[in-house]
Amino acid sequence: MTADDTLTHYDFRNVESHWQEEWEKAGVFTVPDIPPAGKPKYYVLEMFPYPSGQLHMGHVRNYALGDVIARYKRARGFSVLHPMGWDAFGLPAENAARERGVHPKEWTLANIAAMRETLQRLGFSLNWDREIATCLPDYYGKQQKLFLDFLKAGLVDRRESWVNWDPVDHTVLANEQVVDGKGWRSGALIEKKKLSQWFLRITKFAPDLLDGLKTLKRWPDRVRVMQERWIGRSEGARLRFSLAQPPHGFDENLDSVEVFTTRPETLFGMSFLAIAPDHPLAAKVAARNTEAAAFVAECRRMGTSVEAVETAEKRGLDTGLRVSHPFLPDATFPVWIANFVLMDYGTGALFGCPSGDQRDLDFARKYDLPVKAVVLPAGEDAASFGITKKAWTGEGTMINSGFLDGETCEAARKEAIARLEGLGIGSGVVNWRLRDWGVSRQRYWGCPIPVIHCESCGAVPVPDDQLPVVLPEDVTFDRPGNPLDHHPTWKHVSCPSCGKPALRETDTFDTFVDSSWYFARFTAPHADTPTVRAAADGWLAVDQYIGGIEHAILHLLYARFFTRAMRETGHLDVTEPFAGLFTQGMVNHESYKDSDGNWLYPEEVERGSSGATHRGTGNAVTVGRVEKMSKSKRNTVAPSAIIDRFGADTARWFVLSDSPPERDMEWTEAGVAGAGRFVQRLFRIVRSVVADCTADAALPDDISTAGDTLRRATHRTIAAVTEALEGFAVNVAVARLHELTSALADAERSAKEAGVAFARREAARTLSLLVAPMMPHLAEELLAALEPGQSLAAERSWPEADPALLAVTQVHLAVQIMGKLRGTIEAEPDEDPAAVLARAEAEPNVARLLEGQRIVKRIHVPNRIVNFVVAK
RNA sequence: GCGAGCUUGGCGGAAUGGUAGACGCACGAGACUUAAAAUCUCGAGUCCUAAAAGGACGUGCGGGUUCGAGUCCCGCAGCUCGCACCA
Repeated sequence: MTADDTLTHYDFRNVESHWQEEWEKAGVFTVPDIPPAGKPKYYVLEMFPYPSGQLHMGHVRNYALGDVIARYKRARGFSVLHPMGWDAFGLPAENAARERGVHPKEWTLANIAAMRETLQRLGFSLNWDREIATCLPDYYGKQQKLFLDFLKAGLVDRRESWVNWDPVDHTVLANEQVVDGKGWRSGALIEKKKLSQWFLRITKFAPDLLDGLKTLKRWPDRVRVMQERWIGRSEGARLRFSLAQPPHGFDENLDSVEVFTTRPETLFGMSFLAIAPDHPLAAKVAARNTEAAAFVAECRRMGTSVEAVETAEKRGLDTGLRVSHPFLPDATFPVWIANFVLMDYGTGALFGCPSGDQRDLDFARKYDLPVKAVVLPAGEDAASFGITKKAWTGEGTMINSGFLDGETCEAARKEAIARLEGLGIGSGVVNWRLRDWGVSRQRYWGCPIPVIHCESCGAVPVPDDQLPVVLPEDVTFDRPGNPLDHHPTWKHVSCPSCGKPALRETDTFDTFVDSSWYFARFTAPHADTPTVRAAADGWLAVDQYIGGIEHAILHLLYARFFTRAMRETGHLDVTEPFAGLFTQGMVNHESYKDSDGNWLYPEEVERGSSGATHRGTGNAVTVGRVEKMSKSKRNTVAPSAIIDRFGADTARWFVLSDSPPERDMEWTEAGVAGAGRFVQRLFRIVRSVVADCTADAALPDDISTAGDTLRRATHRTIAAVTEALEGFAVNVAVARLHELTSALADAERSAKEAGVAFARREAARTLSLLVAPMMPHLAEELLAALEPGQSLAAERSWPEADPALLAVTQVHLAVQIMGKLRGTIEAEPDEDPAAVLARAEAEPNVARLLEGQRIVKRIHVPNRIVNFVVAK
C-alpha cells in the first residue's frame, strides 16, 4: 500500500482492533455497581444469547441496535449500564454430548469463547467485566439461593402433574417436542405420565401481573395484549351440581361436580354437563366401564398432537351419571366426558348450554341433545326465535328462564349468582387462565434444584452453607435418561435435617428460570448474594430491553414474575424489570436450490443478469423465497466472514440502514457492499476536509451562501438524527447522515468561499459524532484525523443544534388549486399573508389556470401551503 | 374462530392532515482511464410523448370527512404474526 492509499483508503482491519484496544484501555464502558450520583442512569439490555456456537446476523442486528442506544445515551450524559452474558444451559449441549461425545460444559464454554470473540470484533460498547454465564456455579448457585428463599416465602409448590413421557429416551418432553403424539427425537409414542414436580406459584401474582401491564407504557401494544390474554382473567361463577341417584357402588364422597361458567344466567338453557377426560370423575367412571376407559385413553393420546387439536371433532361419551339442576329441582341432566373440555382451565367441567355457545351447540347436535334458547337478541320475536346452526353468544333478553325472564343478561347474571350464593352451592369468582409454572426438568445440563429427599423428613432444602449444589462433571451420556440420576454417588447424601441417608433431587430447572433474573444479576455480577440491593435498586428497571418477539409471552412474563418474587423475598425493590421494550425484526435472506432440490449456501451461488447459477458447476439455480436465515435452508451469512471482508462498521451500518428496526430486513450482498462504499466515501470526504481546511479555520462575519448552507445542513442534521434516534428510527437517522455527507462533499466545490472551511470542519466533526453510535471505529478514526490527540469519540458529548441555524430563512411554498399542486413560490418565513397570496395568484402557471375562474376561497397555511378554491 | 400488525416505484423504505416517493439498493447515461475496477456527475413513478413546457393518473380495493387524505372514519380484500375448543 502506498502512502497515498492511506489517505484515500480506510483500512478497517487495523483501525477497528486499534480503537477497541483504546476503549478497553480507557475503560469507557465500565460503570460501577452503584450508579454514580449526579448523572442519570440508563440500563440498556439486549436479550442474552444462547451459545450455540456461532453468532448469527439476528444477533448482530439486535446488538447493533442496542449499541446505538447505549452509545447515544452515553453521549447524552447518561451513565450507561450495557452488559452481556450467556444463556448457557440447555438441551443442545446435551445433544452434542450424545451425538459427538463432547462434554456439555466443554462444548458450551468453547462456543462462548467463539461468540465472545465475534461480539468483541463488532466493537459493541459492552461492560465485559460483568459477563456472566448461567452454566457457571457462580450464577446458578445464586439462583438456588433465590429458589430456597421463594420456597420459604411460600412461592414454591411440589405437586403431581401430567407430563409427556418419552419411553425410549426416558425423558420428559415439552409440548412442542411432541409431534403427532410422537417424540421428536425417538419417534416413540408419547405417554402421559404423572410426576412429582416443582412449581413456582406465578398464579399468586396473576392480578398484579395483569395490572402491571398498564404501567408499561413503552412496551409494544401487541406484547401487552398477548400477555393479557395469556394471564386470561375472566369473571363468572363456580357452582356445584349434585349427582342425582349415583349408581350403586359409586364413590359416596364424590357426590357433586363443580363447574366454572362466565354465563351463569344461561343455566336454564343447560342440556348436559361435560367433564374433561382427565377429570377425577372420569377416572371413577373409567374404572368401572371399559368403554369409558378406552375413550379416556384415546383422548389422552390425541390431546398432545397439534394436528388433533386443529382438526378436533367434538366427541363425547355419556357416563350414565346425571346431575340435578340448581334452579329446577325436578330436572336432571346427563354427564358426558367430552374431548373439548380442558382439565387445565376452570374446574375441568362445564355445563353445556347449546343455544348460547357454539361448541356446546355442535356437541348437542352431534349427540342429539336438547337445545333451548334462553337469550333473545334485540329485534327478535320470542315466539319465532330459535337456534339452528349458530349459537347466539351476544346480549339480549332472558326467555325460558323462570325467575330470570325479561331481564337483561347482565342483570340476570348478577341475580343467578346471588341465588346460587343463597343456596350455598356457588359464588361469583374470578378465574385465571394462567397456570403455575412447572420448573422441573429431567435433564443434566441445567441448574440443580437444591433439595434433598429424605424418607422421614420429606423434601428438605439444601442448607445455605452447602450451596451451590454443583453439577458433577463426571457424567456419561451412553444411555437414555438423566445422567444425574445415573451418577454413582452424586445423589447419595445424608439428610440435612435428620442425618439419615437421603437422595438429592436429580431434576434441574427449566432454562427459562436462568433467564428470569439475569438482568438483576448484571447489576452486581460478582456478589456473594444473588443481588446487592443498592446496585439492583439503583440500576433497575432496565430502561431499554431489546430482543425478538418470540419471547413476548413466556420469558417476559417469567421475568416479571421473578422480579415480584425477588421483591417479596427482599432481593430487590422494583416491580417491573423492563420499563421499555423494543422487539426487533428478523434478518432474512434469499434461499437457493439446485436442480436436484438441494439447498445451497449464498456463497455457492453466482447472481447474474440472466438469473442465478452455481459457482462451481455453472448449473442453473432456483432462487427461492426470502426468509429467515436458518441452517436448514442454508441461507445464512456468517457475521465473522462479513467482518473479515467489510469490517465491523460496515456490517453494523448495513443492518441499521433501510429497514425500520421493528420490521424484518433482507440481507443482500449488494446492500452490504453499498454500506462498505459509504464507509470509504465518508472517510475520503473527511480526509479531504482535513487536507483542505486548517484546524484554526475561523467563522467569518460575512459567511458565504455556500458556507451558510452547509452550516444549516449540519445543524438540521443534528436535530433530525437526534429525533430519529429518540424514536428508534435508526434507518431514518442513517438517511439523514447520507444527506449531510453529500452536502459536505458538495461544499468542496466552494472550498475557497468565505467560511466554507469552517463549515466543512464543523460538518465533518459533527458527522463523525453523529455516526459514532452506528460506526464507532470509523468515528474515532475521523475524529482523530480532524482533532489529533483529543478525547475519544466514545467519550464525547452529543452535538447540540444551534437554534439560530435551525430557523428557516426562506420557505418554499406549494400553491394548489382545488388541492392540486400547480406551482411553487418562495416566501419569507411568516411573511404577510396578503403578499404571499398575491404572489401565489400571480405565479404564471397558477395565473394561467385561474383565468376565467372565480376564486371562492383562499387558504393560506403560513409557511406551508396556499390553496385556491374556485367555483365549479 | 379470536386478536394484532402490514399493504407506497424494479426492491428496502421516507413523509406533525399540507409539494408522495427523502435516503439506500438495483438500473441507465456521461466524465476520468489504454482498459477495467474504483471514483465522480447526471437521469429515472406510469401515461399523453422521443424530449421540453404542460397535463392526466398514481400510496391494496370501495365509500366518507376535509379547501386538501398515504395519513382520519366506515366497509372489503390480500399477506404476516400470535393465541387457539379458555366454558
